Amino acid sequence: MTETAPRPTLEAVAALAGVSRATVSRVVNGGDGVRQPLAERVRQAVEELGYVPNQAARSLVTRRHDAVAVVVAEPETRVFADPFFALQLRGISKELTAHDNQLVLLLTEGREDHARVARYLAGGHVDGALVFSLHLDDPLPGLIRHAGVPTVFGGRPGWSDGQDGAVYVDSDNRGGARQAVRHLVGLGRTRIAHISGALDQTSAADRLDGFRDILPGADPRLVVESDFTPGGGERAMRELLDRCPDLDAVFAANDLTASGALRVLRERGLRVPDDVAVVGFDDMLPVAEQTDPPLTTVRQDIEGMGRLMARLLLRDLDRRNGGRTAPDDGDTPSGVVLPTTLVRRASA
Amino acid sequence: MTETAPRPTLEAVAALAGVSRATVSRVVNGGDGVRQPLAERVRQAVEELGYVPNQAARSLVTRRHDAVAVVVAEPETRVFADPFFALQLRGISKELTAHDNQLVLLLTEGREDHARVARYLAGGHVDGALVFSLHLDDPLPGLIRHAGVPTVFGGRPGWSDGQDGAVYVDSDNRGGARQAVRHLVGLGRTRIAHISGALDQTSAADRLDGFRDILPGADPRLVVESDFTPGGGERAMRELLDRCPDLDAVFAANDLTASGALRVLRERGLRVPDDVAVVGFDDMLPVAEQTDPPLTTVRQDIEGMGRLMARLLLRDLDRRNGGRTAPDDGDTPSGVVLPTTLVRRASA
DNA sequence: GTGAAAGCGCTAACAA
DNA sequence: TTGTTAGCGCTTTCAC
Repeated sequence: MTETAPRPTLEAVAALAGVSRATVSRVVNGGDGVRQPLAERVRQAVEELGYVPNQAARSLVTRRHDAVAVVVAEPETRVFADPFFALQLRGISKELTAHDNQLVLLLTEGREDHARVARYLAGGHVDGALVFSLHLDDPLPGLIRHAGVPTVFGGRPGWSDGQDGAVYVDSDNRGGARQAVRHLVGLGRTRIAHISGALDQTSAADRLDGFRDILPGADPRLVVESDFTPGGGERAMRELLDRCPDLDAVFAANDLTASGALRVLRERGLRVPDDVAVVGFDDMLPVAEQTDPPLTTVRQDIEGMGRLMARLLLRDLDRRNGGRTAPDDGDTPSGVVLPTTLVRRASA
Repeated sequence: MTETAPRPTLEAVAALAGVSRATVSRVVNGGDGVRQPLAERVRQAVEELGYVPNQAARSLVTRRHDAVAVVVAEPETRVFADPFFALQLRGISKELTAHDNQLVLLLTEGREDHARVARYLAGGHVDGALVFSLHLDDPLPGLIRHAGVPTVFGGRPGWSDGQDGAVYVDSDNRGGARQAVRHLVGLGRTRIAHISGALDQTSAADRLDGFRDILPGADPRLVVESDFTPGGGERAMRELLDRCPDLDAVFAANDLTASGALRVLRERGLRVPDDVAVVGFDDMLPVAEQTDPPLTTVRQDIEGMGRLMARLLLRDLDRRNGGRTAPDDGDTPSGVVLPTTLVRRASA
């Protein structure tokens, strides 16, 4: 198309307004300590020239970028099969936008990407990072901490080494599971099964723990590990029915799993909830509302988690940047856990 | 945590290697015209110091950022309810990563965000933009073109003004619709209905056009506009059945819509495909494979679209940047349309 | 092939 | 309150 028009500089604005560059700079950055009329003249010049500050030049001196990286470490396609991640991203985006920060998205598919991400983070392109690391053995969190970038994790990180003070935001997976199971118990169910998620993810492990909190003496055959997918839910449900034909309730690790379980129950001629009550987790609307029957499930505020992650990170960045608070006043929570609520529909 | 360690500069590397900054710069950027032994010495110094170039300083002089914005203009939550967008993002990310470009994600929720996005794009923070603008009346594409940033659109833009040479990547919505309807015709169906998507989106309009290509004389009562959602599909299906109880096939604008339609058909005691054959669009696996019966549908390569968008943009950027090709050799396609394929399952 | 020097556009002391 | 000045870390002519 047309030649890229050379963008006006501070210099140009200063010339037009008849002031020094410093003054223009002051006005552009909030305008403290510049007398009204002068400031007004500058603003008009800015307007007239369509001046937009050059971020690179600014970053060079301030060492700030007003940009945050969002790192999604997920080798599996699965993240993309459910809206979970997208919702979280949305929450993050809203919060960052509200504070004039940009969102740099770093998707990783495997080991080879880790080095790239680590390099990028260490390269000081962004002020901080929001990291989703869902697996226990993921080396990425370690690399990132090593890179020395302020970071907030999404979901409780499952490190074997000391989880010393890593900041994270998570849903109350354990508490939510307890709510679900307690509900089933309240319904009078006595043979309650659990289809867990992949246990190398803390969310799955925590939900299983919640299940056990309420039913410490549960028949071990009533628990089967699955993988958070509908297909996995089907397989698990079949196995459970083969092992314990007398079960009268199922708590599934998420809604997708529950939908698979429902299909198998119907296929076997079992009525839900009459014969078997089913509770899911997530309250993923497109799923939970569309199953037959609609799913009773545990709702978590996914978008809220994203927003909170961003908020915690920005707060931390502010503080480091000559914030008014003491350098480290200890009020940085190392983990924030958001509450869940049980949503009753027809399946239990 | 610890004080941010001051990162080594070119200067430091130069000193350690006993050469000038210029030489280090040359080595770091490909190393043309530097003698082997010297280059090796520099590389060792880089390694030893853990030197990473300061991107801000570099951008300041090169006016390149190696970053691309992805703008998602979608006021509705709907984008997030299906994996469509996530898959496309994934394709984009892969391609950008392969070319050492960063992905800056710009999500917009409404009018007020438009100005922000336009400002950001005009601010020269990124080298180009990939824009998803799904609605006919969306003002964003105009703003963006005005910002003068190289741009590739996702989906055929639906401007009323001249679509002069806007580069875009789209699926062959019209052709795919034809495949679907032709398939139903081939099945011997004679009363074929269409549940369209929201017609202010080009994809919906194009699919309807494809339907009409094959059935130019279709009973107008057999076409009803919907909104790409399962709930919308249910409502549309009910209306269709009320209007034309004798219909024997439905082509739904996407899989989500089809899933809603299937539910209504079952509820009305109609067998699929015996009484009514159903075809969807997208081949969104978590949906298409899990419906009862599994959905015959039109597959589009969503990730491929994303990848192609990124590739076209990067190619354009390269060319502008002293590329070896002539300034504008006219081989920039203004629209690239990817083929679709019919996937047969049980529903038709 | 290598080095010296001049900026890229901006902010932040410091003076005035 | 405003202006002057010195860089931020890098690339890139231009001499050597």
